[in-house]
Amino acid sequence: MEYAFKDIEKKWQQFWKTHHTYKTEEVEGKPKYFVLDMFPYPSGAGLHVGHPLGYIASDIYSRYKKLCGFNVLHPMGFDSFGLPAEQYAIQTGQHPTKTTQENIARYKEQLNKLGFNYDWSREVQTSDPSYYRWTQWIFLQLFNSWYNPKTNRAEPIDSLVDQFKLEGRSSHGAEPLTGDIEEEQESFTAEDWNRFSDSVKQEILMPYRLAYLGEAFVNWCPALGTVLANDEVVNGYSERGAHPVERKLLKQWSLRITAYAQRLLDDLAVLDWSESIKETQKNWIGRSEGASVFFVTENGGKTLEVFTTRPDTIFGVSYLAMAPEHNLIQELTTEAQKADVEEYVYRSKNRSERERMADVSSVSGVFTGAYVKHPLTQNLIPVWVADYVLVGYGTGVVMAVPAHDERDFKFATHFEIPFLSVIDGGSKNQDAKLPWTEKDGTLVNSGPLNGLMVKEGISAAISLFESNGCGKKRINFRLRDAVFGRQRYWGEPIPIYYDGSIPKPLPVSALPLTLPEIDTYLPTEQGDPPLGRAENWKFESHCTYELSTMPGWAGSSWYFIRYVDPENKEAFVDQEKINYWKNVDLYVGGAEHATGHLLYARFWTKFLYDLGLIPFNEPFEKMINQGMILGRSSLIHRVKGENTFVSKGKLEGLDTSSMHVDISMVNADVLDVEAFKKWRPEYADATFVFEDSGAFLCDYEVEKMSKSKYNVQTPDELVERYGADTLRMYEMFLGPIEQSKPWDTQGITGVHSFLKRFWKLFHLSGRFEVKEDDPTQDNLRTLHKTIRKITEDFERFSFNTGVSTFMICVNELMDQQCNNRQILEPLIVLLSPYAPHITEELWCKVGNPEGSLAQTKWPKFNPEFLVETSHDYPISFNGKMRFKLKAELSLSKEELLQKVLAHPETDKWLEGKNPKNVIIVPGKIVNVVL
RNA sequence: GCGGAUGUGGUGAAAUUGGUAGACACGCUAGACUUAGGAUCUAGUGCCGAGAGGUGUGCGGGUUCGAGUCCCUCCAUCCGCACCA
Repeated sequence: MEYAFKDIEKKWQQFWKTHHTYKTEEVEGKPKYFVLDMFPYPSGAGLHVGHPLGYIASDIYSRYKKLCGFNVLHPMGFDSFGLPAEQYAIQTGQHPTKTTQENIARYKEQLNKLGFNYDWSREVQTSDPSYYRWTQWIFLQLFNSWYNPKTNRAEPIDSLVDQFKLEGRSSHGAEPLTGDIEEEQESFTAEDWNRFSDSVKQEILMPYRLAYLGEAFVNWCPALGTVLANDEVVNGYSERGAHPVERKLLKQWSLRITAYAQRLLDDLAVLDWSESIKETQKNWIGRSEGASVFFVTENGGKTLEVFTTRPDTIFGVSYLAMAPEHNLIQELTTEAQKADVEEYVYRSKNRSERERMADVSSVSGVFTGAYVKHPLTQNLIPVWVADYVLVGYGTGVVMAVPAHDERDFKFATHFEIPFLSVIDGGSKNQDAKLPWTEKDGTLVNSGPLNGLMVKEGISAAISLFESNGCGKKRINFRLRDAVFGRQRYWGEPIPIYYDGSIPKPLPVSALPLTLPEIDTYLPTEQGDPPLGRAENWKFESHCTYELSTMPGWAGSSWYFIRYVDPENKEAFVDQEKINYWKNVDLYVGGAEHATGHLLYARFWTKFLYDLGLIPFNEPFEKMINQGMILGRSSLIHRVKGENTFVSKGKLEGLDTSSMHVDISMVNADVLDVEAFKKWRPEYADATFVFEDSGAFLCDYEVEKMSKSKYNVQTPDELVERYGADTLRMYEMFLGPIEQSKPWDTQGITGVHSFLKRFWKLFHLSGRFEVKEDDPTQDNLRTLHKTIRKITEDFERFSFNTGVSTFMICVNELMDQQCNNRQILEPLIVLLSPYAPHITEELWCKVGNPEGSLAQTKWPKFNPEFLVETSHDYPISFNGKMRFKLKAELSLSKEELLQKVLAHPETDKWLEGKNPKNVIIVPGKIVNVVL
């Protein structure tokens, strides 16, 4: 009887749907397990074989956890706001909702064909107003909160207002604004506060809010007509579309993720994530310890704050350098230098980011004519503008110590600025040329710091600054606040309206603020975002709304929470439900979101936790990053300048070039020449040089899947040909889940014939039959060996060895001609996470109620069946295995030794010598040392 | 430059605690069957060698009775960050 996978898979997919087999509900007292797949963006191209790799793994794992008695939450949904749908809308005039819905339908169809056990009743879509209402609600919570550095958590802004009412604000720097660049804040008393008008109060509060409107240098992408967050810019180009990006000073909505920098860094330690992602996040957060030093201008008018990690070198400062974008440059520059400075600033600002980065070696800068006083010696120090100083890091001003910094050294040498060495590197420094950049040596030429080692010098310098009031210890982060406004249409409207010029939050009762209909999805003539086109789109019919929308990562920062309670109309999530499901136990997805989504989701989680809205502080406990599946392209060789194609083996002596051909015309590297001739008209009368065998062989190359390389393999055609169970197992069989690997369909037949053999075990006589007799010891050993191994492989997420184990098991049972119910029934359960359709079918056939497989229990491993009484000892001489010797495990070491020495092969390998030593590891090996 | 990951047959890979390297599968070779299917079954297949045997996990060294696995040096590939003060 044939393994009719098509009928079987169709039947069970239909069954699961109509019987809601995978619907999940909270069950008091039953342990929960939350498995999450990364939120897909439903692109128009549909899925290729690389996408489902992670989905298959998480599906297999959640089915396993269910069988182990866990209440498993395994939802799916769509991150449906985003640029491609909007770009398509601009081109075609179609509303993005329409294309988005079509794409989602296609995705769901493809996913369902693979037999995933998603609870679709929990599906969420970020572009659905019933969802983004709560994204907007969270934005309002951010707007209405500040980060209290004393309690080290977010609090309602009211607690800050109360503080101002009682104490006013003292003026020591900008303590409350944690993380990002600190700005001098003016002091006021409690009385002042109470006298301030609403607009003044709002202006004071704005920079404290975790969602705030502030002026900052942002990444402006003219081609996309919007600002972008740092993680959306790669090497000066937009991540989506690869358009150039420039820095621009703009008023923008931002989220104060920097307030969480330290916690985001610290809590990485407890996460079960890959080292590389943790490392990437650490780099991105970029914590460095050092000091702020204040340099006052010659005339005492202005203070420049500098961040340094080497306060010990303070006596070696020979100039200050400011970023060309720094806003004090104009004020500092003297008349005489004005023209030069303006020219330089203009030039650097107009150099693209990319140019500036590519050109690291050349030195450029200009003197402002201004001097600042050294805070300790009062010596005058020149202030320069230099484009090696970045406006986005630290304060945008550097204290240059040429003797002990590579870049400062280059700069000072180039402009002939005199400098002083303040560290004696000791013997190591004897022949070493400057700069001496090691954090090692003794301080010299440094007044009170003389004689200290670098490490001591750092803390001594900080104490010195603090007692002189010219500096303080400071921890600096590379992480910047996240720009949150996008001048685009297809995103969540930001729930803010303007009362005159004061931005105010919408009342919760006004949510959701839905996207208005507009005539075309382009900016207005005045340069306003597309939402500016909406007619009569006003709050309470007279206040204008904010025209920016939220970025793509807004909805994906909390979607996992909504899965817990997707229909809730009263709250973003029900407290009881979130207390039951808590955070995600296993998150499966690509590693490409390390600095974007994964950081933002952690940030929002910590924020919601601070407000007491969720009971956990990290969203994703364990994460697995599936590797990329690479395409296997087929290439054929063509004689240069001729319409002649040459098979791989006949290339010698010919001048050829290679070209990609569509992989659908190639099977096992053999080209279907007739299909190729029909591919393009110009190939119809081409000549071909074949192998002697008569076949035409192609070359291959492993590279990313892409349309232009004709190497895209969709799951659909493989499901059609081999079935979903085969595809699921084959994708797992390819190798470890985290590894990137080439896609090669040749191997899929091995997995497919495994499933056929498995099916055949139940049809040994040609028709369905399972025996009720007692199984043999061999049968039982095979089964229990398999139970143990499969269970172990699950625990370490080793799905490829899992598939091998099933193959070995079926090979053995086939040899044993075993079709006993007591063996096959547990085997069905073991295989069911991997191949859910064939196992449902067989589960029924052996006499179980339809659909009860999902309710059954994971088979129990019984070690008794694996007890061995003898062992086939490998006998090694000097570590090399020479022969095997079967021996009873009950033998003592001494008896075993005698047995080895008595063995005829032993003499040959002893070569007449006496063994120096014999290592005997009972149950493992014997090693004779000569 | 800094950090991370990975290097094992013709190919994808396995070896979980230092104990028989290459399981399992593809491919290939030979054979069987046949209603010729992209089917099924049997045997073989790391490399060198006729064989005995030698040799073999990126290179070189070390620890050990024993190293793919532990330590050191170097090399290659991929990924992240990068004028970060």
